[in-house]
Amino acid sequence: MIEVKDGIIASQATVARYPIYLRYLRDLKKAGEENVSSTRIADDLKLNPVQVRKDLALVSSVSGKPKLGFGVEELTRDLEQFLGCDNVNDALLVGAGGLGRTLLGYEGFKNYGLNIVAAFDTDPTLIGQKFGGVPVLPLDKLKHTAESLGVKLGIVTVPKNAAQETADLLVASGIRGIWNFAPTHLSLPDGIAVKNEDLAASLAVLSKRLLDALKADE
Amino acid sequence: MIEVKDGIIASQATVARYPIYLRYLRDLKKAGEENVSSTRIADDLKLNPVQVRKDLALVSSVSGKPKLGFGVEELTRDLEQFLGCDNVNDALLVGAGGLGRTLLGYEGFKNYGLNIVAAFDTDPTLIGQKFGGVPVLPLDKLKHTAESLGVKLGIVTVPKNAAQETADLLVASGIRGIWNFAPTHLSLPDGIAVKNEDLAASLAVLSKRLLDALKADE
DNA sequence: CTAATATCGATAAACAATTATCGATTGAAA
DNA sequence: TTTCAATCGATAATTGTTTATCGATATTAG
Repeated sequence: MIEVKDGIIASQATVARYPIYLRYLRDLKKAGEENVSSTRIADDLKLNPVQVRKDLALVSSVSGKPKLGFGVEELTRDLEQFLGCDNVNDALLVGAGGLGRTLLGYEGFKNYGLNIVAAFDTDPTLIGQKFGGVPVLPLDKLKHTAESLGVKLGIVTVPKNAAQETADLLVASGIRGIWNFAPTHLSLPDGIAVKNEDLAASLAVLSKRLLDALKADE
Repeated sequence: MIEVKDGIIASQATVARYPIYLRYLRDLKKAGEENVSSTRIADDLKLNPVQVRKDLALVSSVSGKPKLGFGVEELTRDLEQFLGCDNVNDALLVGAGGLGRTLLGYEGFKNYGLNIVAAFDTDPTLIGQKFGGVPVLPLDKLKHTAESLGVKLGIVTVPKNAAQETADLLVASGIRGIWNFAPTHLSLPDGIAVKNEDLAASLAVLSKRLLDALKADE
């Protein structure tokens, strides 16, 4: 459970839906739509309309009108505010290998309030280079950088065997949230928020569902 | 809900935990451990021991022994079998940009039964090259390749605005499962399994949790 | 050999998430 | 103006997931 505001709490699954709503609403706005009903959102996003209304009611004061639906403009604004797209989150990235550089080059983060201020690596051939405008610094500068900038979020894109020590270093540098792309489980003290980006888990879910879908043919 | 075998079904969340167990057990085996208790697994992975036992009982016939726990070897074998690490899943990848190439170069997939047989792109400078041993072919070869090899799984790593048409092409080529890395929602017919790898959603969850953690300090 | 204890598996309870139902309200059409 | 249909918000029912409890069992220590 995650607190969203004023003691209101939402599940992790719910929170994960908000960026999806936001993306959808931004597209609608671009298409010139002014209103949208929960029914339509649910249809397009393959969700339940009641769930959509509940989700939206949690984070927005916008009240839908019968027969019309919700105002796209206001809803977008509330979602953006909730997701903190305005008050940007600074982050550090450790591991400027393939995946790290891909993330550094991903423009999309800006739309969701993430700002990677520096990357770190041990490879001397990478240090000094810039990717997506972000400089790669030597690993021993991490602690100082994190502390002086007050960065609280770290992204781990190092190989598996370096992941735990990287995480430890981040924690020792005052980082409180870790986005882990390394395929391993991190042991961390309480009070550190971790999100594992686990491709193996995703793949497992997909391939089991695929199996189901193929079975249904028979 | 996902059917796992013989009418036994498990939730998506449960299925997503299996690769985590597997990774953990493989590490244990490498460390020379022969037995492990549900209690210990739960401690290390921050789960509930009862949940661990339930999860394992669903996919494994291995029976744990009081005071000793489960045999690491047998449990690993059962998990591998369940996850289909032996009967490999062939896949096609569309979009050999930064993220696509990162995935092509990711060795880890082999450990989880994924085998990317070909990549496709429209960029003539990429066509003919190989990344991670996988050749990049022109997009108009996709349908023929998919059909002749009988591939059922497609990975979408194209830019947002090309994602829907890519997905349509995949479906038209007989693909039944899509792993979508493009930051957009795909409209697809029933019977197609989709897994969205949504970085924005992950980020939202993490940054809300981070906020909670920071609030708890005050 | 016996007692103590860690662990198991099964069942039950608590908790959380999703979906269905219903009266009220609004805008559009007859 | 009156009726109709779409939609809302709230509440209730359902479903699913996680956690707690309990008797049984096997290993270890005395």
